[in-house]
Amino acid sequence: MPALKTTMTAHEIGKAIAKAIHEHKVLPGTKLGEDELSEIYGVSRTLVRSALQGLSHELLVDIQPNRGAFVAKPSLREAREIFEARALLEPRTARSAALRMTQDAARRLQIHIDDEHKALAQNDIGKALWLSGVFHIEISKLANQATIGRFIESLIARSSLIIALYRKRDSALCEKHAHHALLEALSQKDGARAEELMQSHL
Amino acid sequence: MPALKTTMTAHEIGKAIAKAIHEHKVLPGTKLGEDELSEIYGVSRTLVRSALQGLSHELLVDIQPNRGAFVAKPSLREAREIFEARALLEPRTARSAALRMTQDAARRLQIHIDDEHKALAQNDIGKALWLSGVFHIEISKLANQATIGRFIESLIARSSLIIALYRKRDSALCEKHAHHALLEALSQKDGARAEELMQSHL
DNA sequence: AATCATAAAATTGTATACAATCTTTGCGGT
DNA sequence: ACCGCAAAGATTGTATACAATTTTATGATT
Repeated sequence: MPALKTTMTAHEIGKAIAKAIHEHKVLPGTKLGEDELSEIYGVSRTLVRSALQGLSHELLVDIQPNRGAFVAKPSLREAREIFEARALLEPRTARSAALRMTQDAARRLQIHIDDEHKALAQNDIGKALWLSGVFHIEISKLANQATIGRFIESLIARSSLIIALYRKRDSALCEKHAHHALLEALSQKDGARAEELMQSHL
Repeated sequence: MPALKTTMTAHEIGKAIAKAIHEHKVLPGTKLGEDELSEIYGVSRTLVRSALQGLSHELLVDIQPNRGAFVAKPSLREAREIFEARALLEPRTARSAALRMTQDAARRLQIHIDDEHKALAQNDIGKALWLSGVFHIEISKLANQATIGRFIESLIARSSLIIALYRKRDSALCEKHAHHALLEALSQKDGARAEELMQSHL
């Protein structure tokens, strides 16, 4: 755990709330009361509001005027759009990432895969699901295209919500090898194969 | 001009500031002081801060801790990324838009083109440039893909900054016919041609 | 005159106080 | 019992007050 600082910044609070959402600690539709959060994080409502507004910009929470903030509940239509967008952006990004691959990056990605397996072993499905998302984000960062990378990050963040809402069964397990294969292709700087794997992965 | 309401919401203030940025009334790097803005819009700093934080999320303004908010100054690298991303997203979106084209939409787009010419006639280059951007945004909205549409909108908004920073000469005039041709292709529901025109346009 | 240290002013960051709005509760009528 | 309505309570929205930080101005020293 990180050292406890005297006070938290709005960004940190936002991150903390986002993490809770990603790990399915709070489910879509949950009300995020300002007083409640300000108590939890030991700050005034000012910072909580700032954090919530930030999250609403990322479409992770839905702020209803005069009614409060709720964990977003993407519609089926939005869900489809999000995965269409991912299918459009991520394969191409994986290809770029392959070309810029380094030893160090490969090691970092391997650690992510390990963490994911660890979480799965502890039956922490929520965390495993999110770490799986982080793996994708890391790849997009490697592509060295910050702009598209941010888009992908935002899409993956929302994917977390969609999985929480629409997942029928444990569809996470089948990805186990997919990520490993992807890492393989990336390590070999095989852009075409990385693109192809990502395409079928989504 | 819209009727003056007793008080403005944070969103409206953000929109107003964004408009000023888009129309090059305030140039990249300009400091946006909180007191200054709260005077202008007749609200407390609370709302101004909220608005500025929103704009910083869209990367239109850069908030430097304890130093204030400045109109963003995208680097050359960011500029390239933004136009690469547009080249990736917009042609495909134009194709989708063509398939969903209606009489009404065609009329609306024509009005936008007219407005653009009008602004140009009045030598209001800033406004013409922004209206040109709005034209692209309208097309992306027709595609009925809110997710990607938002990405495109954000990219176009930032393009405004890039033009303000890096434009050498009047490169806007050459677009005059491009938009007309694009509208033509869309009206005929010729997706392939719309995609192609958009591709070369960017 | 130039430079650094220091103090004053201005600006941003955070918390609190008050206003506006929504939600719940309890009562009276049908 | 079941609605409808009104008052109380709780929650969000906005403004103001105070704290922390940066910027500017001042003056002493070399």
